[in-house]
Amino acid sequence: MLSERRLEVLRAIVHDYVGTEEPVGSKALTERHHLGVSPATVRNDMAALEEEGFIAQPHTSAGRIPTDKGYRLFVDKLAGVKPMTAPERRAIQNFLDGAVDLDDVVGRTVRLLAQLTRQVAVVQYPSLTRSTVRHVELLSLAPARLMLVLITDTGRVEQRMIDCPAPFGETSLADLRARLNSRVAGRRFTDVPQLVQDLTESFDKDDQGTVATVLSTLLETLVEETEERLMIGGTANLTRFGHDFPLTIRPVLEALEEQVVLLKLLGEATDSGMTVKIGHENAHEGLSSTSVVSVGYGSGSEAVAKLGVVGPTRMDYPGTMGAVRAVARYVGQILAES
Amino acid sequence: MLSERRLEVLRAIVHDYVGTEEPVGSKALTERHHLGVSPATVRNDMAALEEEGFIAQPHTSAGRIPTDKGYRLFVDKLAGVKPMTAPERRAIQNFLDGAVDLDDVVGRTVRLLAQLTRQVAVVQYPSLTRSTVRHVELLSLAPARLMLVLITDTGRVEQRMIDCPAPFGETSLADLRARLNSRVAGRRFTDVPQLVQDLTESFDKDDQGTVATVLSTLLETLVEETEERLMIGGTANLTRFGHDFPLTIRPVLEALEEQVVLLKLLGEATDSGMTVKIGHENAHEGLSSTSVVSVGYGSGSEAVAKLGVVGPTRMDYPGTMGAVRAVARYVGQILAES
DNA sequence: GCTGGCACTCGCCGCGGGTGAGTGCCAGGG
DNA sequence: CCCTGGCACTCACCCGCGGCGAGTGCCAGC
Repeated sequence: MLSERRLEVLRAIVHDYVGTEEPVGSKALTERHHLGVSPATVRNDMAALEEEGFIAQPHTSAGRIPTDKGYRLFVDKLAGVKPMTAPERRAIQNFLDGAVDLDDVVGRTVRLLAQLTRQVAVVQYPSLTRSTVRHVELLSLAPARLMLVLITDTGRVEQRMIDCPAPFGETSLADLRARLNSRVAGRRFTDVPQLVQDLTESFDKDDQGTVATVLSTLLETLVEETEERLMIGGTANLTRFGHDFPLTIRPVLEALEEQVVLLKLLGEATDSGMTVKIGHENAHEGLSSTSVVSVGYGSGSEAVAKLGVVGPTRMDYPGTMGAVRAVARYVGQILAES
Repeated sequence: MLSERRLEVLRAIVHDYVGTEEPVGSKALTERHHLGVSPATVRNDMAALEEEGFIAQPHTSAGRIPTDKGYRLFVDKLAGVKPMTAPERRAIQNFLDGAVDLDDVVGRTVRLLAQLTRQVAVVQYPSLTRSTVRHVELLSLAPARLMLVLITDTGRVEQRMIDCPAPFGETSLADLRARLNSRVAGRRFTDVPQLVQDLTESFDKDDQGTVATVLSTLLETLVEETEERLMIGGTANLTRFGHDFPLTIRPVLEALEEQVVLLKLLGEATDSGMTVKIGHENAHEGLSSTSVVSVGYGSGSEAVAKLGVVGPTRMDYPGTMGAVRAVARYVGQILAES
């Protein structure tokens, strides 16, 4: 096991490297942090830390930089979450409070998070999986053409066009609308299939085809929309990545455009609490030099979606984690209110 | 006026520079293009072109590169639009045909355009300004809470929550819904304010407050949604920008995140036909080393929105213009069908 | 187990010469 | 009058070199 001081040395190395972006040597360390020991001692500690794989030297006779494993230890054992200051918290709230609809909430959240962390922000739209149906509406656009509108408790609205196999009267429509809503309103998405199972049979033979089409479209929408959408922002911050960056930045931009990749990325985060994925811990290889800090957020006690930031492994973990947590909390509040 | 051959020299310079990304000299030019004259002659022509500001040398005793003015002349006089090949056209159509809804159409268009041009693609959602109302729906969510859903002929759906000043009965609701639709369905957005002007008065005193609220929300939505949304993609292509790129890429990424900037950018394009903005011709200074090729597209004969690509001034203009035009054409078709 | 001392490594920086692509100019020829 | 070949000149780029200094590992001593 590593001694207390060696952990302290690791912490100091991470701190300095994050700040300066340059390999940090033993002398500089003792000067900037009052460790109470000489450079030579620190050198021994560094040798030990390197032996264990927590730090590495880019080339012989250079300072050390933390490895992914080193950051992992730092995040798990050495770093706390730096809480936001009161003014910062107020600013967050003010910024989010003006939002007028869901798109706006998500948009503001992305911008805010990108600005606070100076990194790339990713915000998932509130998931439909755990959501409930607020209302289902059916509109007749033409004799044999309907529009299905699905409204969720998170304020999301989805619509689908439906071409009916046969004309469908206004009374039948009103009937279907009423029955559908009495069954599914307020219920969870996952329960809907069961709830509407036998609805078709109770209609006139003439209308059964249309009813079946409507129902299957509804179920389809539920499934389709469980594949989440998301919004990203702050990509300009990628330019602060490092010196070597054409090589670094390209795969990251590519990964960010693959919504599937990002969703998986966020999806891997544990449901509650914050998740930090460091470097190669990320499944996607384009992101092997980035870290992802993510957390769930939600309107109630349950998380309905996730948000997070993507930045270089060399990032200010405590600060980033603090910002992510604070933003998630306030977004949750906003959603709960609306 | 510039002689025919000098224009040919300029064309050759643009062609080679776009291909190689390196200043092009007189000898190389005569070798690659059979101009029928010697390097010395070309040098004289080059001197003249430089005199007029169409080309420049990065430093003495280096080859020439085109200036913005040079590209402008090239685009206006020397370059045609390179039409897509038949297989390419088929691929475009196939790629777009599978789209299920408006978001999907726009999403696919962005990806397609980015891939075809290997540059950053920007697609504006079909504008509501020129659109007509297909249907307005009112749903009662709670005794004093309504939801307004607006459906446009381009398949876009917008919703707004409305808190009523007083409870509003189902019959009144149905009444309002019917009267509203009979007045505005099929009409242009711009005509709506006039059409609903006197609607409030025809209702019971008790309901007038709510009706007024609904109407003002509707008008608000029309106005708000005239501010367009857009989608961008292919940002990873920015890495192919050039060598010096931390400096170049950063302001571009920033500009791309400012939707307002992009909208203005596309907005400046003339209504019909293709617009090419080169380098400093772009109002936004972050984009002073990029060119924007944009064109309107629409479901009918009228353009309802715009799309385009953003790339380095050193781009393949004929090819890019061809791709942009082709994609716009097909998107228009798709929208017209749905 | 910490410390100071010491020899060593090696990336970074600035210097200097050689190379070659490219230029401008000029005199001569169709 | 315009094009051409020739010629001297410029200057960015490449490469090798040596000095510098931060940083290291090791070791003997307290």
